[in-house]
Amino acid sequence: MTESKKPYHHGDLREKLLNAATDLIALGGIENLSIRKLADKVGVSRTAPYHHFKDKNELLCAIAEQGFLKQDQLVTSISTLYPDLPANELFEQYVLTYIRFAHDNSETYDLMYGRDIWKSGQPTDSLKLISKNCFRLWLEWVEALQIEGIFDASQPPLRIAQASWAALHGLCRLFNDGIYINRDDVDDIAKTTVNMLISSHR
Amino acid sequence: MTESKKPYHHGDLREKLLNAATDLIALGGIENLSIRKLADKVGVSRTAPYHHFKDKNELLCAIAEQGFLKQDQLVTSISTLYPDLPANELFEQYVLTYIRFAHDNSETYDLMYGRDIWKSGQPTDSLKLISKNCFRLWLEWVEALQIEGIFDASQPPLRIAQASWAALHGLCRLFNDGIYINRDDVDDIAKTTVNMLISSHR
DNA sequence: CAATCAATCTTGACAGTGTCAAAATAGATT
DNA sequence: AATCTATTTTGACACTGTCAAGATTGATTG
Repeated sequence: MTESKKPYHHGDLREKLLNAATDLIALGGIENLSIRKLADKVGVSRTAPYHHFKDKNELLCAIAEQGFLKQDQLVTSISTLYPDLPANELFEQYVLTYIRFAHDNSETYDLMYGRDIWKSGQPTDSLKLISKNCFRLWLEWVEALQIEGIFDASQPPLRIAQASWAALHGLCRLFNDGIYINRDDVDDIAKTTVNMLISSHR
Repeated sequence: MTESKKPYHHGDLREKLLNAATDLIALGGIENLSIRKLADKVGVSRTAPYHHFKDKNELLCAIAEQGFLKQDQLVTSISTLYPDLPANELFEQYVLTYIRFAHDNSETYDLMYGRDIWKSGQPTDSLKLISKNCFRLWLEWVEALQIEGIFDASQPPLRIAQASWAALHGLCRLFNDGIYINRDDVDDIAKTTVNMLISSHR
């Protein structure tokens, strides 16, 4: 009654499932998400979700998609948030923001870039598209930073984008999984990473 | 009859389980490893493994331990394999070798540094020890490379070790999971990473 | 307004999972 | 030879993803 489209029985079950699923993994990790628990939480029968997601895999992909949207949003907001910052500091802000996002949404992040979808499962066409766009965004950043002299301009942007993002990603993974990295040290390590990645040394 | 110690009934079940488990994940991924399938493959009942590993978690930790041993072995062999190489090229060899190891044993690698053990499960004390030693080895490498001028000597070795290893690790993860990185481009990206990480530019 | 259709949801079922308890077996120790 | 203890098995339980068949109900058409 309040909103536009109203599916048949339940209301907007698909969205409710998505939200509940995101809550579930945020609380107990990806391995805590089962279709049955999810259905229980929303108040439908165990197989009801199968009319909105073909698979558990498709559900996970949908959650990941939301994550990408959130990340895109956050990342593009940075340059408008700090308009007067010099490029190298802006880049540092970018890195710190990215890491915080990965940590605050660690389970979604694992879904976005983890093996559950990309190796064990199968990424949806829609997910492939959105993640590719997300990378393209990063690539554009890199190109801009090459012009600013932050990154080595003699190497192809794609390579720099891949290598630098891999570095960033590796840091997030280690941090999220609690390997070799202490919580309090993250910002420090991130800054070290930034210093290593940029070509000019002060 | 052939070897030293012979456990009671089966022979050396523990080792056979470990080997079979490693085979299973190498073939079908970690998610393809079930205690029951494993028991079947070795020819014992479903619960027999529980007298050699308290948990599935402990089994996974044991596999990961073997992986660390293998990695240690491989990594320490590099400096003896190329004794006359200049430090920067030695470092590049290190990186390429590491990535190849991670790829050739991708499932074990995921176990060694993945969330299954470190986040979802609980690393064994023994695994924590061996992985810490493995990192210490890397730290020593970094210190040596700082002296050689490959890494920025003004920053603490620990930070450099964490940041550089995170970069390397991130690359391996993306490569293994097939995200953003094409198989044929890996060596190229690896070299770009090396160039970005080392402080002297050519 | 009535009848048909199709989307949605439920119930029942099956094979697979980790793991616990209790019983059976057999090497080691006294 | 008898006891002990490490190993293995059988049976069971709760949980998982997902398929097939039936029930419900909003939308669509005559």
